[in-house]
This record gives sequence, structure tokens and C-alpha cells, in this order.
Amino acid sequence: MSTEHVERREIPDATVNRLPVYLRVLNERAAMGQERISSEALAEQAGVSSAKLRKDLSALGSYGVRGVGYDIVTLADHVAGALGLEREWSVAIVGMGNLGRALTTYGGIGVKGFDIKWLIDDDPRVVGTDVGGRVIVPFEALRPEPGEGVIGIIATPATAAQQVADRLVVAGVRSILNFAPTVLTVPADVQVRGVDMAGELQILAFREQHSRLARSRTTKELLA
Amino acid sequence: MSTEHVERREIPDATVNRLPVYLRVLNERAAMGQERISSEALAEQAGVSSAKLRKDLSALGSYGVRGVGYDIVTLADHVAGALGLEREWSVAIVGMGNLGRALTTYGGIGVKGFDIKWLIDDDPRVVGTDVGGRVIVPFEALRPEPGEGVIGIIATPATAAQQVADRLVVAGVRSILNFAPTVLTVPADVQVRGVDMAGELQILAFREQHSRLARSRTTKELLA
DNA sequence: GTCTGTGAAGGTATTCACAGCC
DNA sequence: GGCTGTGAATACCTTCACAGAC
Repeated sequence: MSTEHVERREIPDATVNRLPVYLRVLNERAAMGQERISSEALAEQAGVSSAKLRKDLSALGSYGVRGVGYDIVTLADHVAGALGLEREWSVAIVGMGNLGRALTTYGGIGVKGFDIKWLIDDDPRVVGTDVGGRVIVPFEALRPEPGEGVIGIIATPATAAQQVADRLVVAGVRSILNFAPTVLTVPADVQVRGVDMAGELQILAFREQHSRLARSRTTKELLA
Repeated sequence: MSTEHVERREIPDATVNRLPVYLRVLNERAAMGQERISSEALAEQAGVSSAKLRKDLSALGSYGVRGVGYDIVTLADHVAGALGLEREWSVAIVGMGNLGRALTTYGGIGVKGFDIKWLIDDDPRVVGTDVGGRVIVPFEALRPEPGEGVIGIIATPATAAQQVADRLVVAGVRSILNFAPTVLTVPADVQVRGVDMAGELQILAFREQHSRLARSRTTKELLA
């Protein structure tokens, strides 16, 4: 914590997209009790080249020690700080079907920095029931406090997605993660990221087809 | 169908990543009975610039008509063909918890070109039970035929993911979509794409924090 | 006149390779 | 000696602007 530095470099988009992977690896290693890691080892784990990793990290500042490597906890703090995880973000999941339930109980979201604050569904049969120890509320209950950072997750069928997006925007949400297979139209000051599962399959199919599997030596996961 | 052309241009990675979005919009419009569309309108719907869209499409070949636009059905066929969706791909979903069930019943995957052929779980309590009209089988049942293209989806907890990946590789799967929040290690001829929900939230948090919301005029969804 | 297809220009990201510091 | 941080070189992607086809 306490990144009271100047923090004045523009972090490139491509770098931002990779920071979560680095953070995950760092947290895993920290949990294992490891204290230091080299750019080579961290890059290997994250599935990128070590040069790319060092370039990425140097955009946040100079937190490594030459000849030694990076202190895992320190680096994890700085990466988390750069991502804006010092403040707490509230998450509203809209659509409490299988997918919404899965996202709620799934370990990936209730992670440091994010608080699943609202589970929303308008079906009166599920409102009031429990999912993972949280109560499902109707849309009207989504009333962020002034200044509260809210991320809305759309887990409804495609047919309802645009309408949900509109209501999220009206409620003041400026960041949306869309799991429905539709393109959303929102005002320019609202950002949308879409997770398109069919698209992911199609991209895999393309690559296997063209056996464009020329990849890093021992291939690791890659994002985007 | 019948893309017996030469089809000899290298399609850039960035383009491949966008083709699924175009295909989705084209299919939506085709379902609405629309016959033609301009690069401007298609780009608007897909959330990209029209120049980018035309460059992307021209990498597949020259399927538009100057002064007129694109024939929606023809173009959709060619995009699908480029993505390798002429042949049928088999999908195996491993892990039949909430997430696996959601992915199975979710409309996004049982789409043209993909056949959810195996629902896999090793918990004897769920093996034999039904999800969306399909029976859950144990891992041993995953026996692809020679030449069959299989995509494995990992929907297990993070702790089991690497082990599942290993077993998929042994079974001959060369394309994996990983929903577990872990980095997987696989041989170089196996490709992995990871859907990292925590990562998506973190990227949204970063962008809202830095209000890097300078975007296209009427912003649409953007992938990656 | 309209709208696609595409060279050329401009911008971003990645890789290389080594200087700088422990 | 070892490993980070970074300019320089390269590769890739996007935007511009217009020639070419209808």
C-alpha cells in the first residue's frame, strides 16, 4: 500500500492488459512463501518473454534490484496499486441464472479489491432467495453512494442485455462486463468489456485449423 | 460454404480476434432478413472504425461491391469459412459445477460449428445425471476419433485445472479454453486461451480510475 | 455519386542488445 | 557475475486519403 509516489508515466494499454496475469502469479508465489523472483522466472510463469515483462514493469516504476530480481510482495503491491485496487470496487451482478450464480460463487471475482455488493434479478420468484450467503435483490435496490466505484456484470440472456445495460447506466454505473453475446450501445463515458465465449471458441478453431501454434518454447496461457 | 478459392493471405492476429464480432453482427442482421450492409454500418455495430473493418475484411478476400456494400449472407459465409467453421468442432466441458452447467446451457456455445459432445466430471454423484439434455460422463469417456478436432473447456476450481489440462493433452486435445484462474503449463503444440474474470474486473477498474474513457464517438463493446 | 479496397503514413507494441547497478 | 532497466531497431496494427469499380 501507500503508493504516494509520482506515478506519472502513461501505462500502455497492452501492458495494462497483462498486469492482472502478473499479479496473479505474484500472489500465488507470495502464498507459497517465496520472497524474490527474477524477470525470467516471472515471465516464464506468466507466459510472456522476459524482455516484455521488464518493459511492462518498468512502466510502473523501478521496483527491481539489478543482479537480484524483484521482491514479490513489494512488486505485487505496486502492480495492485497501478491497477487501482487500493480503493474498493463494488460489483453488481445482474441475472441470477446459472451463469450469474456461477460468477457469484466462483473464486475468481470475490478477490481483493472487489466486493460483490448486489445480486440482481427481477424475477419475483428468486428475489429474496440466497446465493452463496447473499440475498438477491430487485434492480431498484442498486443505489450506489456518491463517489462509489461500481462495476456491473451482465449475466442475462442476450435478449435482455441491452435493457440491463441501459438501466445500469441510468443507475450511474460507468464500467460494464458483458457476458451476453450481444454488442451493447452505451454513452461514450461508459466502458464495456465483453467476454464472448463463442468468439473464444472460434478463435481457437481458427488457430488449430491453421496450426498457428508456433508459440513460446514451453507455451503458457496467453490473454487476448 | 464452398470456399474453394485460393484463400492465400496471412490473416493478421488482430483481425482474427475481431472476426467473431463481425460474424455475430452479420448473423443478427441475416436473421432480421436484411440483405446488404455497408462497411460504415457494420463497423458501427461492431464497435470499430470503418477503415479497420474494411482492412480486416479485405484480408479474407474481396467480397464487397464498390458503391453498394456487402451481401450479408455471402460475407457471413466467408467469415465463417475463414474461422474454420465449415468443419464441425467437438467440445468437451470439464467440471460440471455451476460454471460448467452455465456454459452448457448458455446460448453462446452451442452455436454453429461447435457440438458439445462431452460433459465431464469425475464426481460419481453427478456422473450419469443430466444437464440440458446431455449426460455427464467420467473423464475416461473422452475418446476423440482420429482427426476429430476437439476443444476442451476447463470449468473446474483452480486447484484441479492443471491436472485437467494434463489429462486433456493426453487425450489428444490441442485447444483449451481455461476459465479457472490459473496459468496452465502445456506442450508447445497445445494452445490455451484463458478467460480471466478477475483480470477483466481489474482492467475495468484501472480504466475507470484513470478515466481512460476516450473512446469512439458512440462507444460500443470492444474485445480485447 | 457512392462505397469498397488499398498503398502510404503514422502510431503502438515487441524484441534486441547492452549499459548500469547490485 | 548476474539481472534489471532502457534506448534503438524491428515488427505489427491502425488511420488516412484516395484510386477504382459500380
